[in-house]
Amino acid sequence: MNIKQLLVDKTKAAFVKVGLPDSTNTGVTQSTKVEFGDYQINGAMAAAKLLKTNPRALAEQLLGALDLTDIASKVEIAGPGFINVTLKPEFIAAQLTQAAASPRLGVSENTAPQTVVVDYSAPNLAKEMHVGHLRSTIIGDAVVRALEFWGDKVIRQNHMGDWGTQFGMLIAHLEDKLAQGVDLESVALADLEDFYREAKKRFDDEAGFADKSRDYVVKLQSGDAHCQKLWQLFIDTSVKHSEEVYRKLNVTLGHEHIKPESAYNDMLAPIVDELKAKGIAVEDQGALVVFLHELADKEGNPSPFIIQKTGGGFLYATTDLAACQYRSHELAVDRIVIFTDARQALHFKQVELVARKAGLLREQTSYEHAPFGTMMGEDGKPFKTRTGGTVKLAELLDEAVSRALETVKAKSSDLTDDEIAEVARKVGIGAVKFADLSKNRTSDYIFSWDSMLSFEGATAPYLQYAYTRVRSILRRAGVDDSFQAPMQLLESQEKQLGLKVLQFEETLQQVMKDAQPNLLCNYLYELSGLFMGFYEACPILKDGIEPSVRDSRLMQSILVSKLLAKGLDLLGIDVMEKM
RNA sequence: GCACCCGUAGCUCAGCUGGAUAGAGCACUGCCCUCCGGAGGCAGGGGUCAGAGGUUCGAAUCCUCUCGGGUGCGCCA
Repeated sequence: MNIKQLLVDKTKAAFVKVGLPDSTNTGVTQSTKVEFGDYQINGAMAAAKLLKTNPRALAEQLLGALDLTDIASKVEIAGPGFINVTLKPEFIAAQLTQAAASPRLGVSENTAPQTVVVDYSAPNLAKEMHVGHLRSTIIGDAVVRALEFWGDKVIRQNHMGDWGTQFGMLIAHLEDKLAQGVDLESVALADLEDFYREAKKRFDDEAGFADKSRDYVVKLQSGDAHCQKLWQLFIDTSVKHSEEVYRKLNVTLGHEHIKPESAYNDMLAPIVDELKAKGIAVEDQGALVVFLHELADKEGNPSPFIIQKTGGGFLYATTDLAACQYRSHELAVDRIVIFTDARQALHFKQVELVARKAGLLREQTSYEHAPFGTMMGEDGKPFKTRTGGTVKLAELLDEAVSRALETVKAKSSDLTDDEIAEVARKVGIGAVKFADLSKNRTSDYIFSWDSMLSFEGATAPYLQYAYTRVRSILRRAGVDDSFQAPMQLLESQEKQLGLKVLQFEETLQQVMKDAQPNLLCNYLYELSGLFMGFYEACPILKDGIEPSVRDSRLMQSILVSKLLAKGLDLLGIDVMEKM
């Protein structure tokens, strides 16, 4: 059930009745304050401005044309022309009853499913995954889960960096190691980070090594069998490492979703030729460049976008263009969403412009870069280890779990050691993910163990705790999820909670549209808060509660528990029966 | 130099297509355990929404400028 959409439709009908065009913005939103009812219609004031009439008078007219019988118990005009709508408790109760019986928790059917490529995680296989990969991985995964729950067809693409310049360096170093008789698995690739550092040091310091590295890149990219074999060993090991991290993180990315840079290799030369033939790209200082006048500065200097290096090498720009063609034409998707660092914003703007010019992106394919900010340490500078190194993601997650273990041990009484370990895993990983997902995607955020693991306020453990509390009531009542009873909303807390339950779909839509899981985090936190209030004010199993009231409240509790579990699941966070 | 992002309570952050008296959490102060799980609830103090103009019935939100912070800008990804 999408109440907002229902009100938008009703309001639109009323607008048309009073002679306004169908396209008029209705301005329907959830009310900002309880005194203003449940929803407010703000469109009358803007419409009055266009018509140059009195907003209050227009609101009166609209009120006459607006048919909210069976939906609203009160519709009134306030201030300069707000229309405040208070919903009938019976209407909310009826919708809740439907939601309780629905496997989609009341979310309406997706009548126009889209096909969407979601490009996320994309670690560089030359190195171990570090904290910089966390955001792309979990934000992308949350959006993917939301889209799939809604019913869109999602094609996950893990655009792994396996083809860049550093690989020449790594292969050269690996070859030397092997020549020294070093065992591949146990030494050379045991720690990707160390290996990369050694190779980089040689690249910077050792005479001749840099040239050798560059030769290896060319050999690799031109299909030299020996190079490819070494490269493959490297890739396999690195992929295995990434997949371990995905398992730890509870992320849905699997082997089948890997679509690395090298996959586009054969498409690069033809695309470059085509751009050149069409005159979109021109030679400049030895390189092949597209000059973008759309992104010119004040003096009219166009923004340059290099698609082929001097000497013929391709760049990530070329690969991204190829990805456009593959996704928009071969996969024929409606939408492409790419989760990367905000620093690449200009790059993706350029890619889209060039791809559109060249027809690599069909008009009907939307191309969306979903940027995110940097994770900072508590000093406000990019998050590093004490010694200034990058923080490995696997180690960060292990620390989260071990920190959670301490707290869970201290707070839990009737759990076995195994159960405690399991709860700690879910709480620790959940805490890291929620702390990140709950922040606005586009801004930088400060990573703090203390605030995410204090388990108070807007944190994963708070939500997990709310869930266990509901489940505890249901256990005690001896009801399961199939329990059915008529709903009645007596107390204001019951109505507020019920309304929030029904607003899940509105939140879900916004999360998918803007690729912003933080809205779902906010929603779940508000839902939990309202449940806690309901729980305090509306006794369920206490003596003297009418059976019909108790049953209705049990229904409400079941819905909340399902919603919490589903909502957290969409964020990739597990719940547990006890903690 | 040019472009993009950001500046909201002591701290961390919300604030949706412009809406009514700018909201949470942490920290601080004071209440609530004859309880259905206190990892909780209730109440309170705390703000020049960086600053200045502008657009209008109405601006944290849109436009311009200034200050402050970050990032990017021809052969890395």
